[in-house]
Amino acid sequence: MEDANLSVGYVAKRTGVKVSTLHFYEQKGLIRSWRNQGNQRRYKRDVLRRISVIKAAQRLGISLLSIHQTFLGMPNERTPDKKDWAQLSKRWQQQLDRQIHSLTKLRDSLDGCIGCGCLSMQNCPIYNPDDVLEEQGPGPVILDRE
Amino acid sequence: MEDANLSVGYVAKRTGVKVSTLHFYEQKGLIRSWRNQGNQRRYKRDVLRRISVIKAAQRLGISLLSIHQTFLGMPNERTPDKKDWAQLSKRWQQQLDRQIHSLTKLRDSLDGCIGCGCLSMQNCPIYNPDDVLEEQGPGPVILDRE
DNA sequence: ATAAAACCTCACGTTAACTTGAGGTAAAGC
DNA sequence: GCTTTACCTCAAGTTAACGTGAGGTTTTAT
Repeated sequence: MEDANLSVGYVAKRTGVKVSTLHFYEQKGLIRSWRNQGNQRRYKRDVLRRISVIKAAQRLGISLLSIHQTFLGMPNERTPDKKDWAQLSKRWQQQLDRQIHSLTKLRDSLDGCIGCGCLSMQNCPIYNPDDVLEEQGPGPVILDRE
Repeated sequence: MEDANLSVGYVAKRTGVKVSTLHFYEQKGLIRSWRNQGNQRRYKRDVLRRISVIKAAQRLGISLLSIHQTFLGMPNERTPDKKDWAQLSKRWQQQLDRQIHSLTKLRDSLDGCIGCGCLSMQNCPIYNPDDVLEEQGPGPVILDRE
């Protein structure tokens, strides 16, 4: 009963993502389905959780690729349980911690940095940060969408 | 002397960005230049500061579009001074504050959220955050690049 | 004076995470 | 039984922020 076969439309409605997104996720190996007689996708109920985890992770800024990697470390056949998800939670939480730390340092540097005239390519602590952000590469971190 | 004409190659070397990036920024209206006899770009020295500010802002996760908007509010003809840059600094710092606040709430929600089994589309505080992140839209915030 | 380095424009390529559309099949409602 | 939804595949389009390469000109160095 719990593994009832859900249609793609139902899953889309329940999770708030588009059908095309589900196709896309499947193609990327993030979710799985089987087909019914008429070649239509059917899902196990745990796909809902899976998708919500994907969405949660995306909110944390984790890429689909990275999510996929993480999922690979999870039980492939067995439906993942609380403990499995909790591990992901912990991992991503640590990443958040680092992110917060970096941004805080950045904010504190910013205080007076541009204003004080130090903003040159050579020695500005913002342009040349010495903390975690460096390791993360020059990736964008969206703050606003004006 | 201070407004000496700098070549695109020099500016590229000094700022660490590629020549094509400077072309791109100019096309986007982020920087300006004039041409010499042979149709080659020349820059005022303050383009260096401008580019470092762009790069700093990008580290903060601000999009070029948003940077452009912000630049529009700056003195167009007069070379911007410390005070002008300091205003930008303040503005972006406030955005950082909000970002940090959001991430902190997110991290705290995450603590136990997935593990406790509440992660459903309807009531998970991560999937349905009630704070600033909501306003920011469903934008990615890159954490890692595995 | 000539070769090498720097510069120019313009068009197309790149990545992520999707969305849209065309052309056709299956399932559901009445 | 017929029509409307729902679903299928596959190709191509979208956005941001550039990078790449071709084909040609200008500057600089020797």
